[in-house]
Amino acid sequence: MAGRPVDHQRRAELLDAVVDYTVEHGFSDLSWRPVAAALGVSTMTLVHHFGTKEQMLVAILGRLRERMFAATGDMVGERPDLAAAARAAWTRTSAPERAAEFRLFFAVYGRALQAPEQFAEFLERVVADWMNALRDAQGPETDPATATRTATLVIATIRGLLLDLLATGDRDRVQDAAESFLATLEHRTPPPGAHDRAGPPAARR
Amino acid sequence: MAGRPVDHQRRAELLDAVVDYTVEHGFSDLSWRPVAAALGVSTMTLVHHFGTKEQMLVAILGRLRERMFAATGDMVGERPDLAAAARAAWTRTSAPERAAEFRLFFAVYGRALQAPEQFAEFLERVVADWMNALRDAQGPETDPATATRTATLVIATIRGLLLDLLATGDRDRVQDAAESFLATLEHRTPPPGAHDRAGPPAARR
DNA sequence: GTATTCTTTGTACAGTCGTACGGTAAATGT
DNA sequence: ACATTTACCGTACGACTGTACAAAGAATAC
Repeated sequence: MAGRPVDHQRRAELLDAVVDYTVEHGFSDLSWRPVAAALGVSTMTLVHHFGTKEQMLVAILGRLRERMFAATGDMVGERPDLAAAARAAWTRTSAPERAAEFRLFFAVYGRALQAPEQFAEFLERVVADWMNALRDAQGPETDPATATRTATLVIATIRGLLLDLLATGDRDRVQDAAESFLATLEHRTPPPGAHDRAGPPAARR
Repeated sequence: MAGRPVDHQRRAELLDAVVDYTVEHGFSDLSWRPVAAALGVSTMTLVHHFGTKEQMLVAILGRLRERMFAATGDMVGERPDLAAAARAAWTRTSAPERAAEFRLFFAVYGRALQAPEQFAEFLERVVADWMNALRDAQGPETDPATATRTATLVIATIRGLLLDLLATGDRDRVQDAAESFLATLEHRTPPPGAHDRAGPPAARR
């Protein structure tokens, strides 16, 4: 009754190779034929496994997120406090060997901003994923509004510094600014008038 | 000897119209024919005025920078201190009516990161322009290293917050975080161990 | 063995792309 | 009037795009 079984592993292999290609060769003018040629397969093989080009783009973004979150995101959640989580995030994201991945990340980000309906899932998750991780890192005793505010700032600052680093390559200057920012998280004092109970956290747990 | 004179104004009109179109319709799949159709001119008219497509992209980026700097950059230089300059910059850049321009800005940014040689000028200026303005805003009495560090952080934070705002549209949350950041600039206290002479600046001049 | 389903590939087609070529109308200098 | 240069446009060509169609080889169930 059943013929040849579907080879899910083959698709996963191809997808990983396609993501590799996209990280290296860019995202804006991606097309079937050059990718297929680079992978040493026929164009139609890719079409068979991914359907349409838009479906392949969706698959690429999903796999890319998996990779990047595996390299950075999970590390953040295990940290005892926000300052350590932010430092871990910055260390991971600014590592030179991840530069190509983040160039692709920002290329997708920019394109998503101009085609929101096509990249709706990306736009929904691009902030929310990190937001959850960074709010969790602040523990339940932190005021929710403060936690959200701080998480928003950490995400924004890290991504802004990354944009600078990738554009200028001036690692010394950017790293210096990052250290300054991380220091403000580590020696946190509530601004005048704020009712923020979070002092420098003693290591919980 | 000389025939019909070159109509520079006509080119400027077309360029402005093309930039308008690009801001609205995006940058990734820009091509002669749809633009020409939207402007009500022939494809060859655009080719005649801009040469090749790459030259038109260069012209678009240049005009876009002029526009954005006219709307934000010059305001920053006239401010008496960094906090006021940063607040002015944030107010201008986060204004809803400029959202489309900044979506295009980040789309170009992302693409430039993946084609550095083609967008070399953009990458050189995208940080340096603001950096100069924000260092000037801190006055000559600020330690140069501190001024650079602070300017880097202001640029990064504003752009990171803009990325968040454009992706999520959550203006309340982002504005709250921005206020928190701007407050740290206004009530600046040197972090422990730093030799930073810059207190809250009394209005110079 | 046969039947069935998946994998891979080649070919082909309609569409869009940038732009080279050629020609006409308009504006200048002599 | 004339020559010259620009402004604008239509046509055309080769390259590339996504993908529909068809066919061959491989792996399963019976």
